[in-house]
Amino acid sequence: MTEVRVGRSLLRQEVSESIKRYILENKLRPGDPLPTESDLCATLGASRSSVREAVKTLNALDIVEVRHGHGTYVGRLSLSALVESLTFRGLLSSGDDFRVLSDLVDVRELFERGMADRIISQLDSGHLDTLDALVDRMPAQGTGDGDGFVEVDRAFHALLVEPLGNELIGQLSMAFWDVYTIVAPHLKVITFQDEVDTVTAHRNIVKAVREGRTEDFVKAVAEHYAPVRRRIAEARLRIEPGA
Amino acid sequence: MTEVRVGRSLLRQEVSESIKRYILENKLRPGDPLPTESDLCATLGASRSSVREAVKTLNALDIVEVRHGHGTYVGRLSLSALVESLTFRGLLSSGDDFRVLSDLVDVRELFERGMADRIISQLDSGHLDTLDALVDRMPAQGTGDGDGFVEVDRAFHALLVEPLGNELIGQLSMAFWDVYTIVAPHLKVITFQDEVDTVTAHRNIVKAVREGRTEDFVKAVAEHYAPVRRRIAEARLRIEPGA
DNA sequence: GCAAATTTGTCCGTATGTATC
DNA sequence: AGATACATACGGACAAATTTG
Repeated sequence: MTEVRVGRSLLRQEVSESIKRYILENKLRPGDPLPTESDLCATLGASRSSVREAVKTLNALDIVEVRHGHGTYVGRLSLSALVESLTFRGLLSSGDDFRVLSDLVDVRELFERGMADRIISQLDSGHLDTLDALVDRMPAQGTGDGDGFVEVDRAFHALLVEPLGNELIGQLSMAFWDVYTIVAPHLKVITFQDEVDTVTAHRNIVKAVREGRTEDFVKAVAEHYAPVRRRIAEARLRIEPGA
Repeated sequence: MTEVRVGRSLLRQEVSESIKRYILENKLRPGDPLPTESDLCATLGASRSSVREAVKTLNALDIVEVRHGHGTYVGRLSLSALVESLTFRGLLSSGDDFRVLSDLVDVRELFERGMADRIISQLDSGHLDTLDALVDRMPAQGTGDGDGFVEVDRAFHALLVEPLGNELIGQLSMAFWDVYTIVAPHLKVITFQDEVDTVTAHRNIVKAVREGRTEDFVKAVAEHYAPVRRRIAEARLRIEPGA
């Protein structure tokens, strides 16, 4: 019998729980400093290895942030873990089946459909003008697949949900967008017509919001994802022409 | 100069990337075995500490799963990281502000609103009967706050989205449900009337689906979350009676 | 049921890289 | 530049869990 007793749990799990409890009980905020590794070892009675592994676990969840040679701090609590997790799942499935990517597009559309009413009621003309300006910048990026397009597209969708005043919705929306953007390039072959249709869809989205027509908004969103769905279907056929 | 050179990146990051690349290139699936720690050390030229920390990072994202004394395997790629991350954020905010919980309820309702049409068109009478049976079991769990309620509630919402045939939607839905269930108890004071209203709302949701009325579905979902919102507002007042 | 082999969990000591003052 | 504080990385040793003969 080494000491009290570990029950059945792993030490680094307990350390991880202790660190989280420490943050909660002291009501720390993102950026606030945490004890050093040595302090944690002494306080929690664990070796550096266990403490470090626990910290790395929390780091992956963005609950703590580690700065080399500086210290350990409370993390930003972003959704980076969701992005990394979903991205890997998407990449792993894109080899044989594009099911995950297809599901993800469904979720994005579902999400925006659900926001239709609130977006229409809460966006003012200032927001709409900014959205129009973003759309104007979309096709001008070059002959086609300039990576400036994706940045403008991201800004568009971010601004679309920003006025909802719900930080979580914005973060989830951007997380889904990020995952899609990382996984989708494996679809290859994005035609010029696709881009034109996409720009038109964005313009129709703004138009529908400006006119306060929920049905048009939903329709424009559906048209926004139509070329994406078509590319996924084509990629699926390329891989298993059977079914 | 020890060897080639690490450039500027962290070694465990590179190890982490290598493990992910290994899974992707070999098209491994959840449950498939990965090389042992010793093998990874030899193959990647890193110490056991670095390999272990990298594995722990991937473990937190459910990309790998580690079984003590058995081996390391490809993880289930679930959304457990999202649950843990969002849960912690919610717990951290419940001390002063219930903003995160409020946002989360918004997201859940938004999500179910967006699914309205598809749920109505794709649920058959068999699903509806099962949903009704679940609702019947809801109030019978005891005098009130029996934890059997939450299990039935979870099953209800799981079954509601299951027929959509989109695994990601189901997992996200359950992830949001899990986070809410863990964070919400901090609201305290759940009245008997709240439970009655909640059961009624569930019944109205099924009724709306059965009758194919989207508006009624959306209304029933809103009523489902009404008592929750009220409790959040009350908790907020308890903490800062000023604003 | 026991014992050996394999694999992960934990600990310690040491050296190095990085940031701050 | 030097000193200090901190995280990063290494290697070896032993403990604990699991499987297999």
